[in-house]
Amino acid sequence: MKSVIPVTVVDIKVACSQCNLRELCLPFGLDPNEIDQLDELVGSRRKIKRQQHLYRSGDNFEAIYAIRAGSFKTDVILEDGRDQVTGFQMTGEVLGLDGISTEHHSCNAIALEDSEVCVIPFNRLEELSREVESLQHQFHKIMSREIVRDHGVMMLLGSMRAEERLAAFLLNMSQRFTARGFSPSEFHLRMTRDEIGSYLGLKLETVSRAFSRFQEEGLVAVQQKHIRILDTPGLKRLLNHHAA
Amino acid sequence: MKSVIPVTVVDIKVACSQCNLRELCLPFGLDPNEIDQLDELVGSRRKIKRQQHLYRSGDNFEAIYAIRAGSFKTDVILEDGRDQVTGFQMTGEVLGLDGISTEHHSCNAIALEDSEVCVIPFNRLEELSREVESLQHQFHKIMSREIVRDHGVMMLLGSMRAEERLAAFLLNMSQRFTARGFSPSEFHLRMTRDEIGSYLGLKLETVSRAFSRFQEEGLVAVQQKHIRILDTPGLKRLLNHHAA
DNA sequence: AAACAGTATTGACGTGGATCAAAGGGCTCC
DNA sequence: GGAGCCCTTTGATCCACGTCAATACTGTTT
Repeated sequence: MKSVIPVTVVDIKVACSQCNLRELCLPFGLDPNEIDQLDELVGSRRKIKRQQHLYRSGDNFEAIYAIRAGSFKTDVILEDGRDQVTGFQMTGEVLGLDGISTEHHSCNAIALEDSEVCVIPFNRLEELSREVESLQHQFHKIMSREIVRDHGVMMLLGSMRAEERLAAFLLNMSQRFTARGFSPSEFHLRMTRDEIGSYLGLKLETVSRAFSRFQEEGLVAVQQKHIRILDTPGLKRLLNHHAA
Repeated sequence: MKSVIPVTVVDIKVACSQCNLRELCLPFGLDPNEIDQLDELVGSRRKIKRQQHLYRSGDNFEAIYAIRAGSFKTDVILEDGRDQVTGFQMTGEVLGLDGISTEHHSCNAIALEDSEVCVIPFNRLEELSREVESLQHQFHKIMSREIVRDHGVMMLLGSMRAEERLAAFLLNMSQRFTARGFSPSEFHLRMTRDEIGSYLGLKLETVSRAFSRFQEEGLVAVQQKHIRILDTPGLKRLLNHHAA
């Protein structure tokens, strides 16, 4: 898999103003002059290899991270060893917001593939967002969006059946790939069935069976991690027409 | 029930600086001078009767709300009618953060008893938090805390059994009552079994049975909505010693 | 004080997803 | 390019919780 990832030349500083993710990321809504100020703040970039931690639960919180390339999962681990994936993050999305509240991270962030993040020192971000109104507002929107997303996951975990959960997951992935200029109907999942299951509150076998069922019904074509969505309206119908 | 709520004299302006909730609320960490500035911003107070909405999903977002008296639930409703309680909020906690991301609220906030909130116009809050560093930071902490809380709920919904969920819920309520100067072991729940069930991803019958089981085992004394916790360590044991 | 409606408890039974188990396939790493 | 391991699929069985149903309680209304 490593060989599929195009090599990024780190030495060349890729400024926010040049970044093709700026419409999805923190710079959204800033004017060119403001983006330059943000650029100065984004001190460094960090490469994280597949399966490595960007941060761990308990680590001191110092920065938030914008994903420049690759993807991550976040998870929470209980004392007795049980763990739960709380989210999957793609390029342009921000990681680390959980750490603000206690100055320590409360979850783990792990790369699903070789990845790269922009490090945004948090005290400097607060400083700049006191000066730049649009940055302040965009940051608040990003935090709020995370809260809204979490509510959606609660809905999913609390009141949907297994196949509904998987349908919602696939539609969500499709929508996020689309926003990044990729195909809405064909994509490659970077996480395992076990990780999907953990996120959806299901066992990996149940996820696998649901995929098989979707395939039988002609909703998707599944080949391991390659997904082709054949019937988007069909998947949406699964979600809304709850036969209860 | 209405008659139990002490009458609050609205005409007397209760400033943040005088409010006994300030340690739990937005003013936390501000110096007296800064609190005065916050006071000017908190334009008005609003009384919400039991079962009434503070805001509805879809409403324009203009302000966040700090609970001065009473308590609320928030819920999300799907097109097909299914709904899910996403949280219960007590005095000093902040409502409405979900609205920042799209300028529209994405959930409903409903009073569980006759309640009162402080209305904090959001654009003015952003304005002031550009000037007052400690306010900015406290606000960010509050948003982050909500994200961390949501992750805990995901953990609960995704990987705990019914009795573990209820134990976690009771311990959480106990801890929050304690923080407000009430008894850690004896309190009155303002929500129904159905609402608890919705929050915990369980049916009301399952909640009721779990309560009965806890009672049989001497963990709690339950009398309708009156709860007396008899064995806190026992409840905690239920959570951590997962017999899987 | 009686009547009501909403809330709670408890029992009997059904089922969706978990668990246990085994085999096959595809990555990854050397 | 091959060996090993992790990941995935599929089947058989089990059980926790949901569903359906009946009864009882509590606080509110009149």
